[in-house]
Amino acid sequence: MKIERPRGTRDFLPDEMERRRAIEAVMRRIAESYGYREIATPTFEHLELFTIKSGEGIIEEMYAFKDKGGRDLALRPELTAPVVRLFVNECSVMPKPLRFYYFANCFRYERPQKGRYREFWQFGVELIGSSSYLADAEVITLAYRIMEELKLDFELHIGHVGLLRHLLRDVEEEKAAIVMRLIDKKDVEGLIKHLEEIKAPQDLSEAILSLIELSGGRDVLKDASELTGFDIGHMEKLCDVLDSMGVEYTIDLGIARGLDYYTGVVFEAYAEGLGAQNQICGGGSYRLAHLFGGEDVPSTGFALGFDRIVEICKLTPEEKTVVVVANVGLENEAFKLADLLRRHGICAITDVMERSLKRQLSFANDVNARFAVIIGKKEIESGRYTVKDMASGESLQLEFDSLLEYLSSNIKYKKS
RNA sequence: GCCCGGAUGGGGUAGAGGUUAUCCUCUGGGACUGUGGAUCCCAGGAGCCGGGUUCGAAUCCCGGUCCGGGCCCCA
Repeated sequence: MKIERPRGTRDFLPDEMERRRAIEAVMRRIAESYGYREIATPTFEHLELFTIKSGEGIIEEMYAFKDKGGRDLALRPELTAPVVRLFVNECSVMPKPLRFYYFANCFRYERPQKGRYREFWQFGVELIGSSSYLADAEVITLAYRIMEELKLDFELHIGHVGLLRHLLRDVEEEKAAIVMRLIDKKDVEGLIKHLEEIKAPQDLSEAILSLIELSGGRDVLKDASELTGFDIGHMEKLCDVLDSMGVEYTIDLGIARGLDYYTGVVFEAYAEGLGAQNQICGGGSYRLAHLFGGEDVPSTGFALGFDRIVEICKLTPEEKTVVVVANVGLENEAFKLADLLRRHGICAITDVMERSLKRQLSFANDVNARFAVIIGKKEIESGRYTVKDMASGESLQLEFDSLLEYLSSNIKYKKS
């Protein structure tokens, strides 16, 4: 019986991997240009890391298990909590701010559908140590530049959960969390019902319902301020920076985020063409470190839904140039020549099927080789290799140095 | 966890309760041991799994698995 892939997982063939790597390279390049450096955390962690403050929704959707020592573990469902744990464990005395980025697979036990898999990849950054509007500005700009560079058709929404939390300051934490959850779901009916159930004062309910409707240009901030009495200076300054950087956005005070740990500015980006799963980026500022035994350090970050972005990104990687070294009864010589070419940065393929020259050239054609170098008795005797341009069909006789120069000048090097 | 629709060689498909399951593509070899893309020949390879109905099931029924879409949820 054939063994199938587990549900919600995927295999990636070379063409797709090249696309994925090209997109990943753009993300890395831009993050690194902002001074962010890569980190990695374990694929599994103690279950507790994710249950402390990630919200109740997360628990049912995790790949959780007991190891042979009876420990409760879970495959990471996201990376913010692991990164903060790493920070608390290893980096709490490093000079702040810290700029980290990651690219890693995550796991969630959910019903797969378009743009949603049980194993998926996230690219994200965390800027640890600052609560300034400048931290929000940097992180949002970084996310924006990546999506822009990838030529995505997206819409960026920015909000601030501080306003909602301010309104809900006298409501019990558990009840407030449910309110936030309903707002995140955009379930207004459910929200009204819940507000009635918890006997929220009339003016509070009205303020919440009006606030989450506020969406548009930055002028809605003033309305929000009047509505909540919350100081929106942070948001105003953030908008000033973003405007000056040419970052386009919509202020949306109905963003609540599914995770319970966000405390300040929050943002999301949506794209077309993904069906129900249209969110490609989510982030904001949060305070998590104190929950994992560290100091109370403010942080800001975001995660990009890598697989969703791959699905809609039209970027195509440059094709790698391949040279086939074909031989006529001189396999050994072909191996040696190919080896030399490779040392000079050329991708060279030799026959390993013991095929005829004809078949070797046919294979060169199949793999889209740009050139075929032929090596046989004649070439060894004359000291000149035959090079065939597979597109034109023409061939030349060249000594090794000129061959190298000829190939190099016609080959597009793959940027990495 | 729920709802809808699917599943036939590696990929794309045809058929439909009854001999050896159709075609295209593909893969390996050959015609053709110093020159690829064309053509021809040979070979290879399939009805998701399990149960039921039936003399007989790839086909009908049930359950499961996986895929696509949606709900829920979304970190």
